[in-house]
Amino acid sequence: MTINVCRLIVKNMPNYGGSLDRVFQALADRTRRAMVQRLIRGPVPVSELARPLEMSLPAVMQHIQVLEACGLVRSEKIGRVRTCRIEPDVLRTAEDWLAEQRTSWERRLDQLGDYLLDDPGTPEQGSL
Amino acid sequence: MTINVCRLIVKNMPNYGGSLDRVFQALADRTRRAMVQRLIRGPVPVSELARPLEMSLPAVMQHIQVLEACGLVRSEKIGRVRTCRIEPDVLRTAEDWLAEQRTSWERRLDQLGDYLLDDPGTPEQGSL
DNA sequence: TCATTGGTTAAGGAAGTACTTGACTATAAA
DNA sequence: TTTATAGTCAAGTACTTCCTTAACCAATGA
Repeated sequence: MTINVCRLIVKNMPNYGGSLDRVFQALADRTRRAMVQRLIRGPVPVSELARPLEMSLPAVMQHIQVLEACGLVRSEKIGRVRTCRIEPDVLRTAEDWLAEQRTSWERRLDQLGDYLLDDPGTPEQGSL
Repeated sequence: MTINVCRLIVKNMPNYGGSLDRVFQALADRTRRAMVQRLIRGPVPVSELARPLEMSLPAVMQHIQVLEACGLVRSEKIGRVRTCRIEPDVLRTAEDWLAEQRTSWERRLDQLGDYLLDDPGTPEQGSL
């Protein structure tokens, strides 16, 4: 019997694979987060992605490669311009992991609250 | 005028500071994510946190220091045992950033859908 | 008191990251 | 055809990360 919480299958949780390593690693960099934020608004050629960033083009390309390696971004070259677009599923993988931790935490708090309400003396009381 | 989405204030978004760097960096490591997952279930002394991990104690301590440095974990030493506990707010900071990106993405998709529905010929049609 | 347990400090090393510059290729525009 | 644009490749460097071992300290417990 499996329990579904939104898009999150609870039974046999893992399956995040080593990919979480790379996604969080990718998001751990200011520049790359800025790129993600830009790409969320729509596909962008490399040169425009580079414009607001104070670094060389090769550096920008390396960031893009990191984003592509973890599946956060896909890109396609047409003529001489390479256009990048975001892949929102992977973003959601990271969000799901965090949500999972939070819900575990909240569930535990609830159980703890119940326990503290039940146990110490005062056996029959209106809940709350 | 500000719009509130859950606990997420949309106007003047940033404010995540450089802390996101450190949080995502901390979560980019398998071992540290395992620690977080363990700590979600309740406070744990260092030695127990270390037990399932195949590495030296100093290594474990260094991971704990990373988690403390970004505010994900607090610890307190009583007698000779140091007990670690999770700090869920920081976890939520990361989750919020990701949720923000996802909602931006979804909003854009909606607008794009509306645009595609309105624009091409067929001006007055039942929506859908 | 002495040994054990639980943790800490310091130093070092292998591997990885985030850049750089310089040389190069392919497309597009003049 | 020439020149500019957009991107790519390679190599090198400073810095960081993740781990190790060895020596150490301070609270317990026998």
